[in-house]
Amino acid sequence: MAPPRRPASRDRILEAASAEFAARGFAAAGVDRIARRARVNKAMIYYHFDNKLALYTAILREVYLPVGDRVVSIAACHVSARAKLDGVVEALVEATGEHPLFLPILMRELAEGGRHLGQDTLQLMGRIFGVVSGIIAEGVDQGEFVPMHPALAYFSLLGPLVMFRMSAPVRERMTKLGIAQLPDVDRNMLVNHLQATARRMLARSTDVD
Amino acid sequence: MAPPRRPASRDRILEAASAEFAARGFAAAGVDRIARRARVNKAMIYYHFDNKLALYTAILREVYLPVGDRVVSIAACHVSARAKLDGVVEALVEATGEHPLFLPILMRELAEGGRHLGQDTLQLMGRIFGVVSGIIAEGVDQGEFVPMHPALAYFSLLGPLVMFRMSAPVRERMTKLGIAQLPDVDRNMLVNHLQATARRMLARSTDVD
DNA sequence: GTCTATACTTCGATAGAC
DNA sequence: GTCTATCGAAGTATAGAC
Repeated sequence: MAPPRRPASRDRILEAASAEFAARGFAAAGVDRIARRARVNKAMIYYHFDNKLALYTAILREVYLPVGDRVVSIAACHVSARAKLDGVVEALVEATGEHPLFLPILMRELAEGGRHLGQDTLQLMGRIFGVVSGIIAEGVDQGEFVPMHPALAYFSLLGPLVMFRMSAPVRERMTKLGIAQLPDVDRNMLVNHLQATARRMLARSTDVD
Repeated sequence: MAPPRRPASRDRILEAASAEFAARGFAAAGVDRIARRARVNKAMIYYHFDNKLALYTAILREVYLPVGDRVVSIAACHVSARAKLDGVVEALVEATGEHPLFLPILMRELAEGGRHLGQDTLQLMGRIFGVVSGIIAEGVDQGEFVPMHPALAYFSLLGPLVMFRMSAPVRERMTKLGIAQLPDVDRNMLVNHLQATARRMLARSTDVD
């Protein structure tokens, strides 16, 4: 079965628009600039998409949908809650590594209160949050995890990853200027650190509190 | 002694500009809009500041300077590294609560790689990072903390706070739409959670790894 | 599907009167 | 210190030919 015919120009527009929205934000992103980057005429964009907001929404959907699917499939495994959480963390590291433009877009969106998020996009975001909350609740039921506010837990998982990735260019400049000396961090170090931090945060008991 | 005379219009501009940069980002922020918000003529802005970037830099300085001072004074206390870290966490919760416009501005700035950060601003940011790293190193020396990459540790402290605060409007919309049911989190819950998570992350030994 | 041309708006920044 | 008026560039979006 042949896949549905999707014109190459549409994909080029989506890619160019991701870069533009990531680099400059929704309001400052230029349809002209997107067109130039995609090697397409500006009118072409308005042929494929209703307006700038519809284009933006399409981009978010194309990232959230597959990541959500991946997380759902991890949660369906027959393993401990702890192992599921490790899997989710690794999947998020992977996803943010594969789509480096996504975090900048997301953080800008949060910065303006999610003004450009439609109800459908919120559902997509909420699904991932719901899966992670479910894994934690499962761990609590099985005596593995300590009960915890779902939003605090979720953003304590995500926050370190997001901030570390987003700060990369600034860290690099600081290192070059001699303001800080920072050893490199490879993917495995990052995954291990995030997994260990999450496990410690949720552990039922420790000797430090 | 009388404080140095600073015209009221300059402060109104700084305040209005913070709101505008937070809500729309640097490139999309309008000098016209800032002027309207500050109840000042646009030419007034160019009288007080060289250009849009100089205005932006002034705003960042006015936040980073006092927060940096506060963190430095906490690090100078004669208490354990653990207590210092608790103090820093509380100070950061306090600062982000007092200046709700600061995090949006910072996150947008990181999203574009710190393009608008001059060397002086980087120094201001690096000072806070350096102080926290110093506290952690001190804790390691005293056998309280486990050694850890400074950037991973720092952003694991900051990340949860940043993400939790930034996501507030989206969480609220999700709750209203029934996508998630999230109990309220007051300041003390937030501080306690962040302190406990930091302590667990840095604890020399636990039974979960 | 792809183009040119253009209508209309808003932008950052400046000149110059008071 | 504060204003009006304005310039030139760039913005979103559309009309209409091919």
